[in-house]
Amino acid sequence: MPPKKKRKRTSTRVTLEDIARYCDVSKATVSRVLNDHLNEFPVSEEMIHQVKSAAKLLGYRPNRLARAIRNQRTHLVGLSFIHIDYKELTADQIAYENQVMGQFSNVILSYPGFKDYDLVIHDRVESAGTPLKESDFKSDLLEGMIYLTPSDDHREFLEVASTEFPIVLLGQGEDAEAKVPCIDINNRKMARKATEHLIETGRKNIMILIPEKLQHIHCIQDRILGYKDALSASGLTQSDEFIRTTRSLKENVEIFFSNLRSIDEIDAIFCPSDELAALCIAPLQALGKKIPEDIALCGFDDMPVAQHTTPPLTTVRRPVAQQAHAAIDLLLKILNKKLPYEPGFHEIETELIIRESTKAN
Amino acid sequence: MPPKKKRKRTSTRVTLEDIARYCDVSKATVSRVLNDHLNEFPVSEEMIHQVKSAAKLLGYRPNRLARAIRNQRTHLVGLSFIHIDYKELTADQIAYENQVMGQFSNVILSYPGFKDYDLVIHDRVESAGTPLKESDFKSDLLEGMIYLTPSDDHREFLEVASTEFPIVLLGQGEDAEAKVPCIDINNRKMARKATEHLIETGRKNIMILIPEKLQHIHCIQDRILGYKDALSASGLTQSDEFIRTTRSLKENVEIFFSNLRSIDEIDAIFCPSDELAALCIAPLQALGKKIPEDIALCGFDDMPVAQHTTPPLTTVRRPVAQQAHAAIDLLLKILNKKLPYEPGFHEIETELIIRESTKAN
DNA sequence: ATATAGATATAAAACGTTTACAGTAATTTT
DNA sequence: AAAATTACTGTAAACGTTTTATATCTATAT
Repeated sequence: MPPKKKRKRTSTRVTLEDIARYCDVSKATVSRVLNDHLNEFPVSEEMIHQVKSAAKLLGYRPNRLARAIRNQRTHLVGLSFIHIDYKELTADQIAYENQVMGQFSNVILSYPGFKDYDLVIHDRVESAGTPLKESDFKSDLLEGMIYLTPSDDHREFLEVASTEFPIVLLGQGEDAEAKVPCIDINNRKMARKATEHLIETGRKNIMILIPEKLQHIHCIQDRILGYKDALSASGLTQSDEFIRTTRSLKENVEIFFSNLRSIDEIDAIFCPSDELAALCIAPLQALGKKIPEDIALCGFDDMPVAQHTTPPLTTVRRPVAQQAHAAIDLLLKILNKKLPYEPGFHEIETELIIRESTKAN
Repeated sequence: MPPKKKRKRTSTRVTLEDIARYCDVSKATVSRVLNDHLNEFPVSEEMIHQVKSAAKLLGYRPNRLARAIRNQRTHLVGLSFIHIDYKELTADQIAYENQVMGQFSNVILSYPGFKDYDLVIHDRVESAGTPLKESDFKSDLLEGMIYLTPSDDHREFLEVASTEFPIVLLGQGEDAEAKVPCIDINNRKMARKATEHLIETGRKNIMILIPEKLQHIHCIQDRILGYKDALSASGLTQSDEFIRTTRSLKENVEIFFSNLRSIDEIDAIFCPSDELAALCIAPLQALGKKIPEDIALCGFDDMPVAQHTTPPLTTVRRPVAQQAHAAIDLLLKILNKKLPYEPGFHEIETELIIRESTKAN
């Protein structure tokens, strides 16, 4: 036989039911008054007043979870970004990683339409071949997601996940096969432009130096292609000796340059990451190389650091704010059914910013 | 009369009930198998296998909302930080604001014990006298919160909010009246140390230059006190003329210095913020002042930029990683009842980092 | 007198879990 | 052989909402 005994409420919080009991009406009426559904379900003036003041008196606050489970809308949006190799980093290094993600969240949070939402941030610890993780779907917690800097390994995950909820991609580049909408600058075109600028200022032996942990990322791949495009178009010889990789850590960069045999051949370095470019300056100077006289240096992203180095870095501007803005705008429109959820590439225009580090001799 | 008709399910997702029906058992049994409550409620081997494979077959994923509402645990933690004056900032300026918050979130997300939680970030748009906002409580969404850089105006809010859920404070300083636990460096002591260092290197007319938007923040207040402590202890004259405020924007800093009448009197500037200190360099040099020969410059926080300026900045290290680590560790222990929730100040030791910008003549 | 419409209100179903309470059959203990 | 224990399973209550389906009353139109 089933238990017939009514169990007691254990929670102490103020609920709709408390207000209903207090006013001697039903929960339905209370809900309608408090949600202003009075057009469809008229309620008498007197009742409205009574319910509202009871709510205030009792200190009622709606429970978002209950609301979410009933309405199938959590008003939570995810921001996912890449994070690699925790185990090999010190806590301090972790802290100063991934500045970009903070920049994005600043913009998203300040976006007026976002005021009804909250942002859940999520870092993906990735390595090549990481299988889909169940938790990546966040188990119905999120209504949608902004996904930063995917690598090629994510294609499968993104395809599956994007059937569950809308995902807006940033840093995928123009990818014909992508199943999700993407917002980005044209990395390949701009990397080509940057390299061409180096060529125009008289450099002929241009190395590209890639941050190791980002080498699999889509946008970095595109930047490498842009570099190659420029060399081919100018008829300059390409050599694998000039396509190199290092970790974005002070020690590693120092070691890299002190071991670099071709150091005296090269007259320019294109670093598709300002952070790495900034780290190159000191080791190069320590080897007696003047920037830009002996070796020109060009970064990418126009991070704050690019203005503060000596000499300041030539770089390609990545309009973070504009990109984040476009991304959250698109996602919110999709969530609110103002726009369909469909793949497509939304290009953001940008520019090469020429500073001292590539000045012609 | 009430409606007696059984309504149809509208949702299409796979639930416990689906598995139960598939295996011809009760939801209770399914739940027990999937949550490994098999010690208290033994289930036959055969059934366990059946349920588990059905779950996999049907593609079941537990719904966190339902779980949360039932268990009264959301596994969501908030990170709240200050953000001021949106309306007066461009989108780009917003993006580059508040780097600290990104640093904290990096550390929190990488904290091993945090893997079962998610992080909701929340920026408080504040001005003096902002009343408590209901949304600040996040309506039962959060289990606890880490609250960065409160100003004095928050005392009331924090006292109310902290009765609802645990809050760990960062940047409050050692505040006897605080009702919530706080983790911080000793801002006053370290600001004094920094100022004393300037005095020891022969500087006598030391200005303190405060970032306008942070002037109400607790830790900045403490740093000002530390500056005054040092002056008093050394018998140097204090003048309001030497306690100045400016906005942390390039243009504002330029204007500030070009209007500064006492520019030729001062021989040192203490900026209790590296970001502002970095912005001072160019305008000072433009006025023909050499750093550190004519004017010594000292920052605070040891942000990444402090190493990249020319000359590199003397500053007080704020061990972000250590602080964030301590904060999330404490909060998680409180949430899991390993530690009581009680006020208290947890001091983090730190050090003065001497670089070129304050070298003695 | 009898539909028709509008205003006001309610009971209970759903959302998807977990668990308190209950039961039954097989096995062991007394 | 009765009693107690063990092994397994089930029912429905609870979490706090929103909404569907229904009901009642009053006023107006046929």
